[in-house]
Amino acid sequence: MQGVIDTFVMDRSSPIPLYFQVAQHLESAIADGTLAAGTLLLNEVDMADALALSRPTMRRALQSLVDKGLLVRRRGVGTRVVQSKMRRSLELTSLFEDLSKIGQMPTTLVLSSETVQASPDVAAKMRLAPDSDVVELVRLRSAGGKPIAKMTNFVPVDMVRLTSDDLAQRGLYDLMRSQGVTLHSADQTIGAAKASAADAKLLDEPRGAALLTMERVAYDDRGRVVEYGRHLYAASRYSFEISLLTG
Amino acid sequence: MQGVIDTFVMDRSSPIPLYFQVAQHLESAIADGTLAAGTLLLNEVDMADALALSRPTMRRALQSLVDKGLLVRRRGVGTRVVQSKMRRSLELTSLFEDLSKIGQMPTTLVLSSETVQASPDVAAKMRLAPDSDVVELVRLRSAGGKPIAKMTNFVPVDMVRLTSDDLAQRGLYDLMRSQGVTLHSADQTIGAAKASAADAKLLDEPRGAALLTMERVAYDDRGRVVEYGRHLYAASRYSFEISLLTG
DNA sequence: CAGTGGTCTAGACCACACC
DNA sequence: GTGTGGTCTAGACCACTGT
Repeated sequence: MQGVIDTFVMDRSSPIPLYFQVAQHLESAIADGTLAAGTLLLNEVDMADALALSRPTMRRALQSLVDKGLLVRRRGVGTRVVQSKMRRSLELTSLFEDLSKIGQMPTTLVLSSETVQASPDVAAKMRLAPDSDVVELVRLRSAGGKPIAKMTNFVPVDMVRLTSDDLAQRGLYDLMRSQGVTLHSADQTIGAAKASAADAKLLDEPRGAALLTMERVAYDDRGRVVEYGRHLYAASRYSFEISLLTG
Repeated sequence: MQGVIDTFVMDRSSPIPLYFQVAQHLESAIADGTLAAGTLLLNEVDMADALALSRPTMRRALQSLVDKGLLVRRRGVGTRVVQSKMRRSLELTSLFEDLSKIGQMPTTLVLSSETVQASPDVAAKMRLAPDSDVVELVRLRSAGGKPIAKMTNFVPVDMVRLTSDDLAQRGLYDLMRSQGVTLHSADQTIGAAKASAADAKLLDEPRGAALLTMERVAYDDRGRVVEYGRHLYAASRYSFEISLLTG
């Protein structure tokens, strides 16, 4: 059965909400196979009782795992652990964080970093007045000794203080977060294009190679544009992985 | 103030949950500008009172809009309407549905549709035994008289009954849904590649053009592979748009 | 301090699936 | 029927924000 649940230890004095504690316990039990794929869980009332929680609190924990795609619930039937192994999602992480997870030890070379007047199209994308000052940042991201991406970013001058040293190590988003910028959402457009001669050389790809392109506009919770980026990826060594759910 | 809220009419005899009705009303008020971007909403207790709802029900409605990125809540401060215009997400929709929304009147040409033995790599992706029978389906999607995508799909033979007539009109996912297949999630990989001579001709692109590639494995709620697809997009006329939130 | 959202409880009734 | 998850209520207390 699910004696597993009785092993969960709840800490009612912790600042971590109870529903979150339960969700964490369940998630790790699923991750390590204690709750195998396909397992039918106890009904939510009994689980709540077993943990001395109210039913709404138990439901909230279960719902959070449904939202993550780890559980499937059906009225009149029960709650089951989902089969597949999904996990991964193209979230609002920087490429740096992406690669770090894969253990590729990425490196960053800052090709240029300067304050310039925004060109008309950049100003439009960032919803800034024409000729507003922005920091233009061009970086080359590499992994395993091979170039992966040329990243061009524009940031409003007053948004964040940037130093090349920081950028070589921490990634742009991480840096902005630590300076009090609260990220809210981003719009991304993914396409493909042939490499220019210069870009092909930079990315160590053949002349005219197909490149993956990604354009991103990121907003803070007040709706201000926090960053605008145009990135080129060596398609032979990089692709985007997206996992998504279907209510 | 937010006299708007008093105009919401709740139907307690409807099968549509109350929290969902409230969320719909709020969402349309935001969409049509009645609740302008940046507006500070009433606190949740007063809103609940105004609609004669309990606070948990009101909270559930608000939370669903926070999850959609339309509202931002901060403890001690209040609830605000978000600024940007986001909306759009690369969900588990077919290209057909994508284009329909944009009003491009897409058409579909079924190039081939036959039952074949799965090749080793296809069988592996679909987690089927080698040489299992699958339906292989190749379609050309066009919009505005120009080809947009060559779509190659593989479906387990027993999963769904396919007819060319249906496929020309309804899209693969729509068809599977209507035959009782419950979609759960999908893993997508987006990349780029140079067009082969044949593909370039089919998609009306120059020789060696850069194409967007998308590979997708879709699962039902039992973890079975429902569909595996390899798609090629004319990058000059199509790109992926993704909107995402950052908790 | 007053006001906000965040968490938690202990019930109730309903809709649906399966026997 | 019986058992499941889905919805809804009416309170309570806490944590954080801003004055």
